[in-house]
Amino acid sequence: MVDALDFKIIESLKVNSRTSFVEIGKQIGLSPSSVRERVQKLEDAEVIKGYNVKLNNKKLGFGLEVFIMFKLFSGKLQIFCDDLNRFPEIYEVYRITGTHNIFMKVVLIDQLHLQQFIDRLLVYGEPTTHLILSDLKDL
Amino acid sequence: MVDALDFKIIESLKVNSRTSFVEIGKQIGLSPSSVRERVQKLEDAEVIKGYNVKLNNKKLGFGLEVFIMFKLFSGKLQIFCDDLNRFPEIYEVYRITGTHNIFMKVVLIDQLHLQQFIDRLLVYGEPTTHLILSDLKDL
DNA sequence: ATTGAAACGGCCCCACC
DNA sequence: GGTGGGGCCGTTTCAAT
Repeated sequence: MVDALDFKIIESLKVNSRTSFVEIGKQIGLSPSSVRERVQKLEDAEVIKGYNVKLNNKKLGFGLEVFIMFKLFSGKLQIFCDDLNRFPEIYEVYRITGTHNIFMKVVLIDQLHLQQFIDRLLVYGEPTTHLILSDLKDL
Repeated sequence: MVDALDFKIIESLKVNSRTSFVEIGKQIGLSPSSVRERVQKLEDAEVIKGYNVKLNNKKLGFGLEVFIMFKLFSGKLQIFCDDLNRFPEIYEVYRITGTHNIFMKVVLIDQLHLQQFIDRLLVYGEPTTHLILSDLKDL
């Protein structure tokens, strides 16, 4: 279903998702048309779910990034999911195993913003906050 | 430094980082040249750090995604950072506040692979594993 | 900092293998 | 499933503002 060439294409897109099909073709020895066709198929099969930009949030005025381990109150999962779009601060959110059954990555302006954000979360459950100090991949 | 137009460009790239400069220009009422120049400056200023592809790891044969909260042994931070590139399974890794001072997202093939991975981590510290059950943004 | 124009290169479709 | 070509569209550069 996904062969070695597809993997190479994906590797190339991992490095830089804006890489042109011509460039990818050169790297893996395939014509641009073929690369395009394979990428199209990977998108159709939802192996590729989208293309993201990696930002420096600090430089955009969002100086605080935190992880929140969240213990949902019983029966609150559905309403929490429904309300998710009211929290633009939530960048990623997953259900996980453990007593804290929700994990989220949250991007905030400052500590006041964090405080207000946590206050809004308290309706749904019990948050435990971890500040992100540094990205070890950036060092 | 980063003005309203830059924000609009970034919003557009957040939705799809492969969006062409022509298309972005149409959306925000700017010529392709100007969009390109602004993106170039955002890249140079490292506001934009890169362009990623969002993958369905399950469909690529990596059926297990986990978060690991990691309590580094005293004095092991430097060597752990130096050895990071020996763990291709580690997708993201951050220093965080709390007794578990490292957080990582790890992509694995199966439970056996997880077991082997954790065994290799034990040199550096004490891991606590949380399986990712679902991405709530996907629902 | 933005623009339009021109040259270049990539994308896309389709016919063919 | 891969290729090659023609037309179209996007990108890049640059002079002008």
